[in-house]
Amino acid sequence: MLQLTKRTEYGLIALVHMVDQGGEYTSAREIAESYPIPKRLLAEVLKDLARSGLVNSLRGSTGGYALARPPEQITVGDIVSALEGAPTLASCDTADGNASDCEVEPVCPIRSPLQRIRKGIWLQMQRTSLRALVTPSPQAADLPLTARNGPAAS
Amino acid sequence: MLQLTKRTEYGLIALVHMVDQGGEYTSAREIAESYPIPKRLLAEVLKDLARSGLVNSLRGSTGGYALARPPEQITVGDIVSALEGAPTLASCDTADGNASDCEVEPVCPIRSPLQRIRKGIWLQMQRTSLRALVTPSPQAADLPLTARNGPAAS
DNA sequence: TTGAAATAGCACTAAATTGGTGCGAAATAC
DNA sequence: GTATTTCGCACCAATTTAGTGCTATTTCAA
Ligand code: SF4
Ligand code: SF4
Repeated sequence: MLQLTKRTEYGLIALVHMVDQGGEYTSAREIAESYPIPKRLLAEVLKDLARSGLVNSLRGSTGGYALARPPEQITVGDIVSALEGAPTLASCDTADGNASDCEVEPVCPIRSPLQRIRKGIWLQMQRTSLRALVTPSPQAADLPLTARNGPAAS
Repeated sequence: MLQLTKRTEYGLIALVHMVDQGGEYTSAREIAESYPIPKRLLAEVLKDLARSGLVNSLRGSTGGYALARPPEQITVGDIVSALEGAPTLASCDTADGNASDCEVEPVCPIRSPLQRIRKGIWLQMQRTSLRALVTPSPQAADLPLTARNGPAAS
């Protein structure tokens, strides 16, 4: 239904929280205590974020997680991509140019237009940085589509 | 996973097919025979489209469906909205300004930024007309964001 | 050295969503 | 009257998602 997963939301919240903590390593427990979200699930999400390289992790009693890059260099697209995969809109466009298994594909009249929409969504996620999430400057995210075409995948 | 449902895809395909048929009423069977998609499910989708007023329906042996409005006045947003609901991104923003049941909401740091992204997605769907789907003019869908702000809900 | 606290890994169950079908009724053209 | 069609609603199956269990490994600190 065109909605982010809870996992992704939890990840976004956690990362925003980390920005507030500066460069300090923050444990999963500490984050989970700040919001009414299941601690165990958040832990799983944080592991995914660590596996994808968005955050660094430290084990042991004083361990935790911290951003691997400054918040200006982490985009919503990065996070979504790490936790639930980049938006596809249709199961045929794999965002990395792979084969699909859709039977309709050979005669599908909506494939290419859908891809254009997907690209727009992706662009929008890529131009919204984690910094923009924590300090919501209204004009920052309303730049024209042509500006700031970053290293957008695909 | 941020993907349209099959229902929506089938609906889009059906509507594009109808555009090709001009103003003629086209039966569910006829459409289903043009693409390898389950006839029965397509019929269900067409019913939904009729219920939502996007297409007119005619019963009886020569019946079928036809667009209720010219393809320029039907947007992808309309279709998505009719078949799976408007994009929400998060379960809290209901696109019609209603209450949510998310426990995190009172302390959620990502709500407002997510809404901005959702609005952008919605806008993009609203400015892509059914006409643009059937005749993919590359520049047609890349109009500046400010243009063609239709009767966009929310 | 011992133990508490933390991440890592992976499997697993339960809920929700989606894909797809069954079946009978009502309309319409021939 | 019969064939063809939409209509309405319920239903099951597959997939995806939410959330949990459990154990191992690392690290700090007493
Ligand atoms: S080929 Fe067409 S029907 Fe198949 S997944 Fe892509 S858009 Fe959807
Ligand atoms: S309030 Fe925050 S956590 Fe809850 S649904 Fe909205 S965005 Fe997600």
